[in-house]
Amino acid sequence: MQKKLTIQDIARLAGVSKATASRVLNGNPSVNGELRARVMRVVEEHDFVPNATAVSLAGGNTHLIGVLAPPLVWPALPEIIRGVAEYIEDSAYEIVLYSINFANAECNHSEVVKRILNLHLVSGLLAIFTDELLPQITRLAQDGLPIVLIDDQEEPGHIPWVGIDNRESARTAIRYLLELGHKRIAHIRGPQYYYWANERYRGYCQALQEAGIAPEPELLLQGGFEPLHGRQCAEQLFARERASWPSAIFVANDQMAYGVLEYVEQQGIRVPEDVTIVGFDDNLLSAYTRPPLTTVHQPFSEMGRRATELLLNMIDPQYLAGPKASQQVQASTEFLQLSERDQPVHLQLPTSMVIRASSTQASLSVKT
Amino acid sequence: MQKKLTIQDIARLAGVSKATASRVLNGNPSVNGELRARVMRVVEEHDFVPNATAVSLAGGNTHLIGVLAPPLVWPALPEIIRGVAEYIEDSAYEIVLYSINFANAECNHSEVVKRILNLHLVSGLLAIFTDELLPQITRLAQDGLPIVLIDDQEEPGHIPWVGIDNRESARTAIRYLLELGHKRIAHIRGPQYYYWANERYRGYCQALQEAGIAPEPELLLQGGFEPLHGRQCAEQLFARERASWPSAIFVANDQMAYGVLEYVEQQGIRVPEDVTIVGFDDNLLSAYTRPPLTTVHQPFSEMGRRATELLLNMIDPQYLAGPKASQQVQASTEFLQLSERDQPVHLQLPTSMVIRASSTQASLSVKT
DNA sequence: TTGTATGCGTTATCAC
DNA sequence: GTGATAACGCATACAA
Repeated sequence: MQKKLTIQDIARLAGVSKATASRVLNGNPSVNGELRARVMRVVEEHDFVPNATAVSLAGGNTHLIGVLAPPLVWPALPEIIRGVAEYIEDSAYEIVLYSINFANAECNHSEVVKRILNLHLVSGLLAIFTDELLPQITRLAQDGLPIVLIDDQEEPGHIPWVGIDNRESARTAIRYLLELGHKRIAHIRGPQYYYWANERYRGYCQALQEAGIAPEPELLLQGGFEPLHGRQCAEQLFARERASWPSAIFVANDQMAYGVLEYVEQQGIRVPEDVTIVGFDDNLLSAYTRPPLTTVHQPFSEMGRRATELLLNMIDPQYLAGPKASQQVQASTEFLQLSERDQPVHLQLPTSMVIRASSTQASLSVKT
Repeated sequence: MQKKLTIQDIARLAGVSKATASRVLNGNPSVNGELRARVMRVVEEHDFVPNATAVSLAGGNTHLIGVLAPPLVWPALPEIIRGVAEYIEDSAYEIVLYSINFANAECNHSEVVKRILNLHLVSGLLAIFTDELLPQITRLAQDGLPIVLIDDQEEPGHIPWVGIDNRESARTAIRYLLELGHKRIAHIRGPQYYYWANERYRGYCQALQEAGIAPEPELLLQGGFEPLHGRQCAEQLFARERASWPSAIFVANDQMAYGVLEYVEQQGIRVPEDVTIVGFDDNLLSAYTRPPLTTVHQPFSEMGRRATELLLNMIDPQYLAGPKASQQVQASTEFLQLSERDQPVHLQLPTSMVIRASSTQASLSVKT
């Protein structure tokens, strides 16, 4: 590999000390205009960029943020990371990807966390869908590592968190169905002990009650995550006599809704004529199911962006990226407001209903 | 952030010099067994891990590999990166993600490349689908940065490359259709100047000729990448009188095949009864289309794994990860064999035909 | 075999 | 304002 220039070389070529060269590179105002120009000329002439490793060691900030996440084949992840990458792109930071496969029981995932902490490689961590790792993440946070969480498996705690209002979003979805005239609305809920699942369930109940409808136990089914779970629940629902069928189903996530769609099509049950289906998440696929799925849109890439913004502000409150200066100030302010009130930072982003053919032929978009 | 222990502290606690402590940590055999044990005890007691930044600066290897890729919403990427991550997981390296959005014309992507080179942050680069950046990547390689390419947009050149045999794979696909008894096989090909598109086209022609069938110009359509392109080509194909319809279509990639499936379903043309569809890539979605798509499976995650293996061996030929020792040796050998013969390293992985309902009701898998 | 001393490329703290 | 010089935490050539 071609030997790279050091700041020493730049200094020599410009006829100054490396201290001065360093000052120029870091925009220190206390440098003579003429000297600054001279150094800058040499720098640009050679496309000089300071060695990242050395900067890290001396400056105490690696300008690296870790992104801890399950494999990217999880539906929402590419979107989230796109947001992260977009924000990082015009910052001075880079992304270190810690992709962790929970399905692989062989390896001890806590080793990964240990690596993150001990290596001191990253100056901050964005933890997405942490699953069983949350306790260790919490410990990292207590040790002082800046961490932002995108994960609504558990109720947000003291770690800065970016997400949505699951309950309110579910309530909006149900109210939409009520406005469509549905009375018998079933709910295939998510896993028992998951915060998001419980919240969406609560929103479902709340909306029904507000409409004077008592939630019927037989219209509530315990699902999970996957298409198969949705399919199984659908089998149960439609195994009964036709009169007791629901006219609409609110499925706790899109993945399960796919299973429902598959099953009802095979059974010749028409959507939305016989039954209306509404999902939650708005995965990229959901626009291409048959029929396309009406669902609650989660602003995944925006979540990634905002979480990154928050994280960079935690790592370095002084930090202002050029093109984003104003936004950064705003975010910083927002962040300070919350943390000054000694409240944990919880950023709740708005969701929106995406109306597709699984509920109607019309195509609208209703903001929450 | 909690003040971390340094190797100095460990040395003091173990009553040795930091040089010895360093030797123990790096498995240098020339250390007395008793001392080694003493140091190790202290190390484990404190969960000590050397500071990554300092190791990099002193050792000249950052143990970071860059992964340059388009946004992860590209269908094959999550799979490829899963392979990379799996291999990296039990290595001493980490992944730096350079996600680059070609669609965003605003920013100058060459800036990203400049960042990669100049910062000297990563010790190697895995470049996936480099699009317009290939010339700059090539320059990086010439400057001595270890680079492995996963990208068959252009014919593989002097940069180590991992991919598949597009021509042979296409040929196999067509032979499969011929065995099924098809005579009128159409081809929706990929973009004009793309290597993979040309190769797959050649494979198509070759297989036909071998069967004594002259490729008919009217059965060849110029497509692109996306579902819409596939759809448009399908429209053309089926706009003609029924007698001139193809009995099978070989679509150059799954994405376009989705568009074809969508169109024929809307037209009431049955698959596979009226027309058989075969794609290429085996994206994750392709098992869930209606009907599920028969296609050529690309071993994306394996490509990620092997590319990473190759890259680590280029960065550090001495490097042998514990659990992978044997494989590593093998890879290293393989790599040396090629490079010693002064041939550019091109690793061609086998593909396989995945038979699904778009071609038949039976479900088989035929290796290429 | 072990310890001492120097270098890695910066930033930051001093004097000047 | 500017230039020596000391960290930063580790690896390693060299001396012992």
